[in-house]
Amino acid sequence: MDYSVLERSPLFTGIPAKELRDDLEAVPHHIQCYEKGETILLLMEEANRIGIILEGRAQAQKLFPNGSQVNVSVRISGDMIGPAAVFSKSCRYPCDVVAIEPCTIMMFRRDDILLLMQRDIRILENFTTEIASATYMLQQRLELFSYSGIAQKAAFYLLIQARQTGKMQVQIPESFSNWAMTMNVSRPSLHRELKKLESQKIISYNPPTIDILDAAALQNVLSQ
Amino acid sequence: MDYSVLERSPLFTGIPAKELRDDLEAVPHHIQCYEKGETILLLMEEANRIGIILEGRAQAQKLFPNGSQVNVSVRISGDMIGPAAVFSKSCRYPCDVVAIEPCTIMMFRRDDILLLMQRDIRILENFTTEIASATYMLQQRLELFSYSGIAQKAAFYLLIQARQTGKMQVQIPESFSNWAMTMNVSRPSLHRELKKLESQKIISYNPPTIDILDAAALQNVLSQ
DNA sequence: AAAAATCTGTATCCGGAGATACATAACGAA
DNA sequence: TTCGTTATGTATCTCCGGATACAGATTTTT
Repeated sequence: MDYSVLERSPLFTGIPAKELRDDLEAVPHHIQCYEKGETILLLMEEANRIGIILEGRAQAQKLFPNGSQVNVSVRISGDMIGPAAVFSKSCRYPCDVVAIEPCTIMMFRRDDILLLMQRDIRILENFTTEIASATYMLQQRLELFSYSGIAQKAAFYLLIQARQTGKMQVQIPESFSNWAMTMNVSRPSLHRELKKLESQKIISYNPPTIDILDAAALQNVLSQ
Repeated sequence: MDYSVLERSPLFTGIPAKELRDDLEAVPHHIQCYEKGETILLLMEEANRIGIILEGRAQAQKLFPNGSQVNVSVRISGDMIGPAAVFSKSCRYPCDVVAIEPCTIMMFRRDDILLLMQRDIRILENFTTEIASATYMLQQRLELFSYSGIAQKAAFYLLIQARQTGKMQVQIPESFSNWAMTMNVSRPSLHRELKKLESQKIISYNPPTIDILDAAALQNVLSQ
């Protein structure tokens, strides 16, 4: 069993491998594998499990009655899935979590996570920090969705990304279509607007990356 | 000092008044008053304070460079403001929190909240539950925003509200304009669509309440 | 009570974004 | 390689929703 992923995971960060091993031996859990495309957590299902991704990537997504789809966030190796739902009052998963690559997940039942948190206060702290950060991410998401124009949404996305990475070169996540889905806009429209921004020399679109040529101008786009 | 609000507040629920009194005497905090319209927490400010509303109501809101405004949520007496931001990695408030009525707020500094949580594990649990529920609310908000049509947004809002209260009669929050802002649509457009739904005998619009006449039909609106 | 400010109902106009369609390109599997 | 599938680039059309304007209505202020 490889503990390096766990040691670096948000939930167990700061916990020496030795102690971590003891914790995991004392607390029931099991490993589960999912193929690409398989649903790991199902919308509205009773939220009684928390997962930690050991391998692969998964995506939280919402499907709509009319067939469209919105991506909420991509979770990578080390990330937790479903932590907030389990402790929320509703106790239901608020969206599907689907494997976008073959995934290996370490699953804990709700009560066992509680056990884990009682054993080590640091795990509880990490857990709290993690949901708190998820809230922040969702707030940011809401802000993105609040912009009515596509150019504004793209600009906001790019500026956030650039700020977080410190680079003026932004990678398009996953695929272009996927990106459109995370911004809740149609793919052709997004493409049209990017080309428009490119023609204004504000960005340069070289899939799968985008270069911000004029950050100030991009910032200005937000106020239009 | 009236402890009844605190006893019923999400953070202190389940804690006997006597213990609560001890906790509060041991942990520094102060009371602060805000007039209607005053900003309690400022966007992007360093998140080092958590508030509990003792009296009045406040609103989390986002202002945009172009002048428009989106309301995130209304916090009432007993609610916490700013809990997630304080423990998120960014450590910044993700939006403004503004008093929509004269407010009395009990303020804790970040470190003092930690103290409080160390004194009583139940407070820590309550705190975690609270942020978890906030996450759920945000997810729901994101879902609302994801619907592209105004009729869909309204239908989603009404159905959620009806489900939560168990009544087919939904109160419009605050004011009509305010409602439009929480759904991120323009007021005239929202009005137009509500009238349309009324003409289809799906709802009945009697400000400041809306009656759902045909829940099944309203549900169907979502898939259009 | 008068005046000011705010909130509501409603019409008109216009731009922008979605839907659709299709050609090309990249990718995967047989 | 070749075929089938899936992603991308791009044009065209349509319509939904935002902006604006303004007249009542309601609330607040002085």
